[in-house]
Amino acid sequence: MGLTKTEKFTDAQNNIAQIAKVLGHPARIAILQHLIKINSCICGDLVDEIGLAQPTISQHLKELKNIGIIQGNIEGTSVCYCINQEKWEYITTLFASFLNQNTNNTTSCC
Amino acid sequence: MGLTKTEKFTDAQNNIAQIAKVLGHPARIAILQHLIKINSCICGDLVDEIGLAQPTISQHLKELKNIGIIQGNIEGTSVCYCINQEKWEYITTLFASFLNQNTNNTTSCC
DNA sequence: TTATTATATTGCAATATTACGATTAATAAA
DNA sequence: TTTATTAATCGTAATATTGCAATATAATAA
Repeated sequence: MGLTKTEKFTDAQNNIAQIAKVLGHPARIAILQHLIKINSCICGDLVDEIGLAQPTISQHLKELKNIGIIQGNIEGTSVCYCINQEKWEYITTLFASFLNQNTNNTTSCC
Repeated sequence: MGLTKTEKFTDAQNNIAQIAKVLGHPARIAILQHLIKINSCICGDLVDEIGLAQPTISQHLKELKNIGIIQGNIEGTSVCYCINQEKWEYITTLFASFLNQNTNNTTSCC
């Protein structure tokens, strides 16, 4: 089918899965890391940096914008992208609380 | 194309993306949360718990096993699944270090 | 106005994912 | 041995994702 049955799961489960899915492509990880590395807005050079075609980068940026982890502001003919710090922190907390559910669990398999 | 160009990215980027991709489905999040919640091995009732067909659950379990976050041991006619604690901790660290690259970044967009 | 530049959108081909019915394999129980 | 029981695998349909060429859009420069 190819269609995820989201109605079977909680909002929290769908939410974390949706964000993880967007993080589930190396180009999008590379874009985020580049934005962090330069520690400022970037206007334009992502295509050269990542090495995929312009429409492909544009599509990845769109998905990152969809979950709000980056934001883009029009600056003349170009668009400046940067990390949305507030959303980044939210996602950090979301993943940390998911992954730390398991801290006091010492069970190994039967 | 549908084919990710992994050769354009670093091993670290591909690694985190691969794990995030597996976490990018609510059924797999639900499976992991159920395994954590019961805090022991589970032999069989995942199909009832999650509410998807048995072959579908089996396929999701396979993907979780692929990245090593869970392990399965044959126990008679059934299979007991549990969290692989060591791998879980590795993934927790991996995500934390990725997400914390951004801590001292106070930039907002232009 | 007419380029030029930068990015988004459209359309499409190739491949991947999701889901499930049918079947298979392996063990346990009768 | 025959009959459950449990889970994996196979096959397939529906849908999603990835990537890019071509085109469109929007702002600036000449």
